[in-house]
Amino acid sequence: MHSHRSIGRLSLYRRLLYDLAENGTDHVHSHQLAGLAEVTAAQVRRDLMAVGCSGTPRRGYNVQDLIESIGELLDTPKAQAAALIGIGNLGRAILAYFVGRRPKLEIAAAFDVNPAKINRTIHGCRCYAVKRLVDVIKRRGIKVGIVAVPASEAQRITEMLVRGGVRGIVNFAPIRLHVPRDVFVEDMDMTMSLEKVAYFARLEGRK
Amino acid sequence: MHSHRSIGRLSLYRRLLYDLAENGTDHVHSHQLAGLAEVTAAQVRRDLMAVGCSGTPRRGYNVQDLIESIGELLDTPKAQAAALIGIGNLGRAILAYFVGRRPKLEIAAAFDVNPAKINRTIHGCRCYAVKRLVDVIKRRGIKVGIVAVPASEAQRITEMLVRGGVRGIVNFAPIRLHVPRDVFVEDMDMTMSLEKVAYFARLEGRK
DNA sequence: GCCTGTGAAGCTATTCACAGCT
DNA sequence: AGCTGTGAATAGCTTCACAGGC
Repeated sequence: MHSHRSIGRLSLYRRLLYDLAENGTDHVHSHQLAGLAEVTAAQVRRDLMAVGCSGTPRRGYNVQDLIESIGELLDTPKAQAAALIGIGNLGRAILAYFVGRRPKLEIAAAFDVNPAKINRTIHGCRCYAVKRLVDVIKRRGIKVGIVAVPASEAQRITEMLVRGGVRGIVNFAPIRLHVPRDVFVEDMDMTMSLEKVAYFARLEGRK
Repeated sequence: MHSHRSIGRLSLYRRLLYDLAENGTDHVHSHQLAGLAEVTAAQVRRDLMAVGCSGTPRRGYNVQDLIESIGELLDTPKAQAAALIGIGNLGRAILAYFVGRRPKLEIAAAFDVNPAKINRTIHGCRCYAVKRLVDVIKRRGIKVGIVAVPASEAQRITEMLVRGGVRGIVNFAPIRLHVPRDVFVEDMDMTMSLEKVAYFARLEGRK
């Protein structure tokens, strides 16, 4: 029903809608949202159709209604917890980034092998030893993992996450993780992105 | 000719091939590379066809030849320089991540508004004040920018990058940048990824 | 026999274009 | 008059399937 891509865009629309709501906007047209999101108006309308939220011709879509409808789709009824593995430079950046950002989705536990980081609290997040990973996420029912460890460790950590019952992973390691087919992986591969951008940056004046 | 997606995969294949070469592997079959990259063998063959590198039935592809052919496509003859804007948690993580990683593609200059960070050298990278951004990237001919500033600053920084002649941007800010059509933007939107993973993580046992 | 290279088929995602509403 | 909702058309990407080579 909801495609990979459209879910991503809905997440984006919601953030744009929060901004609009803050500025006191109460209605928005598909072409306005499209402009903000850098997609076409038809795309916006199709995506919004999928959340079962309809606008009125002339006035457009009600901002609050949209936020609520998208929330019903993207959010769980009660808050969802994620585990972060790897509290290096990148891990700390991710923690700082998400702390208090989404009420329905928070990083509830962090893991590292470095004893100096264990049993501390960073950005309000409790840190554990990696060897307790499987136990802790099982006990706390954590279903989402964020892998921010070096490439050499990433597959081993992934297997621990899967053993602990995780069903979705955001992967920052520059390799492809091997997981059972029912575990969803989203890669955030900086190396790939930078090389891709470098490639397209030198293909002059097209498109 | 070369699609957005296939360029990304070629970057991945190359890294996998480096690993294979290090382990002394000299030939590889499409299905082996496919297994490592988590794609189909047909996909690998099609991508490799695009770089004009052919394998031999029975023995597969020569690892060194492939690395070289992919390099000819992805790399510029002389090294390409990138500018990083924002030396916070995330910026430092990105610097640490790329330092000395790719010989043909390096972060050559970093920018921040915080005076404490200016005129220092972090991970071998010179730091400048943001107000010098346009000048410095123009003078040094930098064509790739990495945006790692807060969302509220990202569009302003982007406009400076474009004014400075940048043609490709990796964007870590959780908004969509507005750029002229001939500037390529790759979004690394952590919020989107995490929400997407959280969504698919709770759709049990499918696919 | 097993692998590559590739035309053709199949799928998925996006855009077009217009009927219907206000 | 201008916007939404949506069937139909298009474009883009992936897989199938098999001919050709070793």
